[in-house]
Amino acid sequence: MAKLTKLDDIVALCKRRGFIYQSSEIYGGLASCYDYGPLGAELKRNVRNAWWKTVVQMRDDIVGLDCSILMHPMVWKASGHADKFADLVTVCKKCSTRTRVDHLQEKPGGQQEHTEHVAIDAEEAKEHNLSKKVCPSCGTVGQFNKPMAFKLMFETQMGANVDDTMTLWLRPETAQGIFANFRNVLDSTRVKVPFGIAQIGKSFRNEVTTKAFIFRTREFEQAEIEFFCKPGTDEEWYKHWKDFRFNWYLNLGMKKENLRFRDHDKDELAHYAKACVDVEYKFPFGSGDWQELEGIANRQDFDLRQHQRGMRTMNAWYETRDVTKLQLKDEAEDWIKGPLSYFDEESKERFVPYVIEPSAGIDRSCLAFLVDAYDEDEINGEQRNVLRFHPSLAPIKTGIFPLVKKDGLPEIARNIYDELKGCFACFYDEKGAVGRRYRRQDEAGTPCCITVDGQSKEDQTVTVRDRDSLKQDRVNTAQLKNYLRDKLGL
RNA sequence: GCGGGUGUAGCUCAGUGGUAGAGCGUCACGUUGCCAACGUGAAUGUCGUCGGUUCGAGCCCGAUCACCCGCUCCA
Repeated sequence: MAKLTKLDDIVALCKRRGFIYQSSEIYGGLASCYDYGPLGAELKRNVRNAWWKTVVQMRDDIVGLDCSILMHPMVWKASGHADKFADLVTVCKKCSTRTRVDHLQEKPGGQQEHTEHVAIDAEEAKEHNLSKKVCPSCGTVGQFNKPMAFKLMFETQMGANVDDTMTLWLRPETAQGIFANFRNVLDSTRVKVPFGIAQIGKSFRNEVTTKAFIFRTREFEQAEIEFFCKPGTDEEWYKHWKDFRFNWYLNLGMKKENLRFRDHDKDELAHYAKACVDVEYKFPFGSGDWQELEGIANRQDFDLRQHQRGMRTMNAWYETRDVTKLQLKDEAEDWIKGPLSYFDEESKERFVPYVIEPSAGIDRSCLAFLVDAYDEDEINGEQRNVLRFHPSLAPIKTGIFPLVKKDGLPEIARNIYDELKGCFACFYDEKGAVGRRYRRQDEAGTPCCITVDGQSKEDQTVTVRDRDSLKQDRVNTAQLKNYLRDKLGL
């Protein structure tokens, strides 16, 4: 089976076939940034489309959304990112290794200090006793500089004049755009709880460490759903989404033995999460192999209630226009009737919905699909590289070839190509031996290839060769479109 | 960020101070009637980048950038 055992093999394959290149390569590259080449762009779009089709188009309880990346700073104040989305790090005086404070331990596997995503200003000011902590790199005890906050959001400026420029952040997650539009969607679409809002888009996090190819990058693409439901039904929906999302990967051909769930421990959960599970894929690289593709969390009513607090804080915002200088107002006593609450006509109850959040990484999924599809086999003693993509993910759906470049075969093949390219991503090729053309398409993951031969001139049939079985069917050209639709399930 | 490793043609890599190489791939022409065939020919290099040593640097030295492995982390 697949012999991609090292990340290097995957990187080489991606580059060789035009799936993924390093960003700005002609200038020596830019750390943690990657570009999708011709085949990669198709694959990525197919992954996006497959997700959208499954969670939006095929469901009647989810609607789509496409928010701007730049949002009002108060969004990040209310969500907690502005104050808490940072890691407290310290530097060892001996070996200058940088370590997160909450990862430092005292001698015998001792207690850890939990400082992840805490109020950074307060934490930074606070006295941290690191005198007994051990540097994980050199083993020196208690020799650390004062902890510093490492902020994970990218800053940028908006506005033409220095006077009225405003500091904004590039969104670190797409989810907040959904919460911020919860009211809009309710008021404009006739949706009723339970329902969800789905979005695909870029997010940005200035990670301390990147590495591992496109697995962790500072710019990445998320596919997120916020599914709003009535408190008390949340556990049921959590389970629903867990299964639903796991099956999505399986239905797109991912091998079951390479997928698993990993439940978060209680102490691993964010304070607002009631439960969280990761869908993990067994990548052939890195430590521990299993790496997260998607997280599914029960966030309860935390986010909507936070934004209700944010909306109450706007007077303070107008005074300073600086979220670092203001405090979020306390919750109203009747927060349950607040602007982001929902009135259920059936039960005549008003409540702030609970939220189940399935949050997937598009880039990670692309990589997993790519790795999972890769295979090497043997045909008549010759080795073959093949990507066994599910037809809906395959960058090219069919290759169209004249068997030889003469006797009018190219003209017939061209006509077929022109006929089909409006329906499927096709690739026309008339150069060299047909066997070579088949193999090239195998390596791109094309599920089938159409070949025009001498018989085609007599009876208007062509052969359709299957990528995996190598078997050929003879199909009348008039039936070709339907045949392919059927075969590819498109 | 730390430790270790790597960087030469599109890819895989050889090249240990004296003219920049191979295999595969790509392209052209011929041949070829179903699975990487064959023949002939061709194109392709800031030797990651910048600086230093030297008569001379892909090779030695320094810095820097990027990637990989480990520590770590997460969508």
